This record gives sequence, C-alpha cells and structure tokens, in this order.
Amino acid sequence: MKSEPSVFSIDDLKAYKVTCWDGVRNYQARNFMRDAMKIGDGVLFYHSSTQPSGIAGLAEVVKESYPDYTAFDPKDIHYDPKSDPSKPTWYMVDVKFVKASKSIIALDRLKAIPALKNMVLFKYGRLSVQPVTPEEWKIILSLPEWD
DNA sequence: GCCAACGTTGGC
DNA sequence: GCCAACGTTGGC
Repeated sequence: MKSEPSVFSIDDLKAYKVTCWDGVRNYQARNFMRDAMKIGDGVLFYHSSTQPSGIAGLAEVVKESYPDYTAFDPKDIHYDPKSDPSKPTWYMVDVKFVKASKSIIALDRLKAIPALKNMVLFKYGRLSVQPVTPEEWKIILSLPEWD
C-alpha cells in the first residue's frame, strides 16, 4: 500500500495504531482491497513521492472491506457523488501498524534484487494498492532493514 | 517542475 | 465503441 508520507506516513500509522485506508479512487486498487485483502494479511507500507521512495514499514489487515464513507461526504476531499450509499463504488480496509523499517528500503534497491524483477510495483508504478507474492514478501522481509 | 504512463471523460 | 483531450500519479 502506497502513501505520500507528507499526507500519511508510517509514523502516523504508528501513532494511530489502526487506520482506515480511505480515499482510494482507482478501480484496480479498490478491487484488491475489496476482493483480495483478508484479515491477517501482511502489508508493505510504501512511501511515494519522497526522497527516497521505498518501503517504510509493515502493517496488517485487521478489517476486511467495507464502504469508504468519505465518498458520501460532500465536504470531504475524496467526495464522489457517483458513489451511492446503497450501492457504494468505493471500499476500504483497516490496517494496523506492525513495525517501521530501520531505514527506507529504496525503490532502486528493490529493483536491484533479481528475484523481485516481476514485482507489480515496477510494472504498474501508479497503482496505489497492489499484490505482493509470497516469494517477494519473503525476500523483502529477509532484508537487513528489519533487524 | 517535467514528463511518461496511465485512467477518465465526453463528443461523435 | 472510438478517440482526443484532459487529469492524476509518481519517479526523477
């Protein structure tokens, strides 16, 4: 899951402990949250649009998808009049803080690991919620930044 | 701030 | 259903 740290960072998640992942307004990203993310699933927390961009921590899914109510609020920046409360367009999940990495695992670094070459992160860079394979997860969790 | 790579919108 | 125009994301 990607977030601009100036908007919501791994430190914010640490402070909040649990947060709803609201504001996703992309169908593919929504589908992953709505259809694929289950309680207990691990989440790589990625800082985007920053220097350097990269993985900043770990989170875990604690609540499966439910309607993103920020879409119903005209005063919310993520308001979407097309989302009908009786048939919501947008969904979100809740995630909890697990840990921060000791340092950012930069995108360059991830790209340099041959076994990660097929990561969705590299192919669909703009997708804000995307799947990670068990193999990719294992490799990333074995990096020294988690010690 | 620029630009590539999308995704979305709307005219036809 | 096509496609041009426009908007957004995110790396650099």
